[in-house]
Amino acid sequence: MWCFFVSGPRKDLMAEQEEDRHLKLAGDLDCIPEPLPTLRHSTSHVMAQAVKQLFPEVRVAIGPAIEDGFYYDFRRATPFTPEDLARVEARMRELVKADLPFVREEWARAEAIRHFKEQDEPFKVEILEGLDVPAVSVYRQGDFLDLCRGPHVRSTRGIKAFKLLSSSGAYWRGDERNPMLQRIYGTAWLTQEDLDTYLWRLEEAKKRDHRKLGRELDLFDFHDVAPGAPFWLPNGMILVRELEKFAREHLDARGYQEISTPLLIHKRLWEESGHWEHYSEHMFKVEVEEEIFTLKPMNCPPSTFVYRRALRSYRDLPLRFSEMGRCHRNERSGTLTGLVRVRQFTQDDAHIYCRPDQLQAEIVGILDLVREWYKTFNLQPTFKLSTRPEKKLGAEAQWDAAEHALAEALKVTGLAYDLNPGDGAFYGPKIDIYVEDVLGRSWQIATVQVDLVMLPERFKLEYIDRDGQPKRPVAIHRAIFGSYERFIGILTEHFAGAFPTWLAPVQARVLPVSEKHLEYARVVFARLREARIRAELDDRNEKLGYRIREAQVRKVPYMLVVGEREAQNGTASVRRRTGEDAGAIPVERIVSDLAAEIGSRSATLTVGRSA
RNA sequence: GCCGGGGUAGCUCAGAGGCAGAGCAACUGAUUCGUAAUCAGUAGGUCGCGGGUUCAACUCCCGCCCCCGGCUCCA
Repeated sequence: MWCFFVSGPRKDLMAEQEEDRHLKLAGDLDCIPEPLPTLRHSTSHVMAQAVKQLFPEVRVAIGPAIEDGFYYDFRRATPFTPEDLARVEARMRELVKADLPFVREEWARAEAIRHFKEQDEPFKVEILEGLDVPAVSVYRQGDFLDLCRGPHVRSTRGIKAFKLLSSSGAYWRGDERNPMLQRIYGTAWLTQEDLDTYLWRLEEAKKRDHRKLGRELDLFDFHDVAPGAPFWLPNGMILVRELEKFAREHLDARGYQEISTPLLIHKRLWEESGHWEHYSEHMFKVEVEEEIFTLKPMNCPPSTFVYRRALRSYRDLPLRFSEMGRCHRNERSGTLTGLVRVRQFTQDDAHIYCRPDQLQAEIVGILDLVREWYKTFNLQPTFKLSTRPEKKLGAEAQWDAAEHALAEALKVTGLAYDLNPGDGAFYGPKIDIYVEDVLGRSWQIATVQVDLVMLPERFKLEYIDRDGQPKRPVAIHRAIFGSYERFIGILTEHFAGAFPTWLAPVQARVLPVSEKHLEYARVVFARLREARIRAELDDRNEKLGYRIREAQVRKVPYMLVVGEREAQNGTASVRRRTGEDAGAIPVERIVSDLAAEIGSRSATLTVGRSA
């Protein structure tokens, strides 16, 4: 997987693993033998029981516990409607009340196959036929029996706090060539409080949806003439620009050199890199005078031209080329989602070319950046080291050195990390960085990939070493925001649109109490403008309360109310968007406090708090 | 791409084979207001796009586009 910096949220991982376990029945159990997964697993059985009772024509597939809940897949001619779900849930509550014990039985495999054939449950038969074991276990509660390795709660009575959430199509065994089944998702918790908290979180996530906030705050727009590509509105463009400025300041200070490579690239380059063979279906192609060009889907091959332009000495290394690289990937239409899954995006990309002995120090430098940057946004990063996969290129010794460099870099930086053996790219090991947002959702944004072979070998990159001999440099691909689009989507949800002042499209809004105070309001407004503070003057003919509400809804960090008293004293009454009234403060102090808060990129509102 | 649900005013949404609707926003006027919505009036539409059925289509049928929830994909 080359240069693939943008990938989906981690929430799906667990579902996949659960599904795998069910299908392969490779472990000893069907869910983690802890109270919550067990409870959810049992709840899915009860759901299947209820569905079978209400809709006997339905055939059952599988039903694992997943993060935050469970699902069960059914074959049914028509999808489940919300009314169906309500009936199923009501029946489940009856089954819970009935206090049916979960009973485990051991059956011979052949016996199980015969039973499920009799029951006309083809999916169960298919699972059983794929098993290479003499005996299997089944679980029974009341009139429902399912192939399952458990564990389960003692009785349906153990299920208390649950709710069915949605239904949708899902392929049998997750393969799109297989028939589409109907999946019902639900959630289950140990206590009603936990369930309520979870449901609140879902509601909160809806309110924070960046697509909704993007519209409400005039950040960006989408149009059907450009699916998967945002139109940045003035407010949203401020976010882009502030992030770019932030990145450039840090990169300049760390010896990165910014470059920019063409968007439109002849297919020849991708043939050379190998992408044409494996990736061309994702590339947008453009015919120019009978030649095929592509919109670049990644920046790495183009960036090698910058390296190759000159004969490099060991003394030149490391070379750190950063690029705000605009990429296009032809993602399947059904996968596009707001800013977090797009066809056009801008990576905060960089390719570092270094000597093998410099690798560790470079990784340390990148990890420092990651830590520093995410701290600014109050995002908690976690690190995952992925090591050599089975199918790989490059010598063992190179891999040893690279994996060692990554692990040591993590240790030197004092970072805890998880190991993900075998999950590296075929051309080198990598560190993926996940962030958890304020709602506890996990996203993979940053990635640091060591490239031992891809760019260096394919493009025959060289430097002249101390001994006068040409050597291959090591390349590092890295992105920290991942892409500006996705990062802004995540930030929007993380902050619920209430961006720190340095990012806020409008940092302060001046509100004259009435027309009589407009003249002074203009003075205050001009002063803020002069100090390069993004200010607005709300001189509309509306009551103060109306304009306060409006500013509040727009999440403007500071409202500066000016009336008779303020005009006389050269002050403004500061109201924070948190609702706090900071009282009347001299305008000059507001300006200097604001400048300090913006300059330090503080995540908290500090104006009026200084001594 | 697949399954399902949608697309009606800038936004949120109602309507439904026979004159296109509401609230908010916008605009105009009145009001001159002290910390989350002042009052009145005016204007606003290719009912996603294209075809078909019909005396008549926003409404029914067919095709397409886009969005939403999932699935799949994310060498």
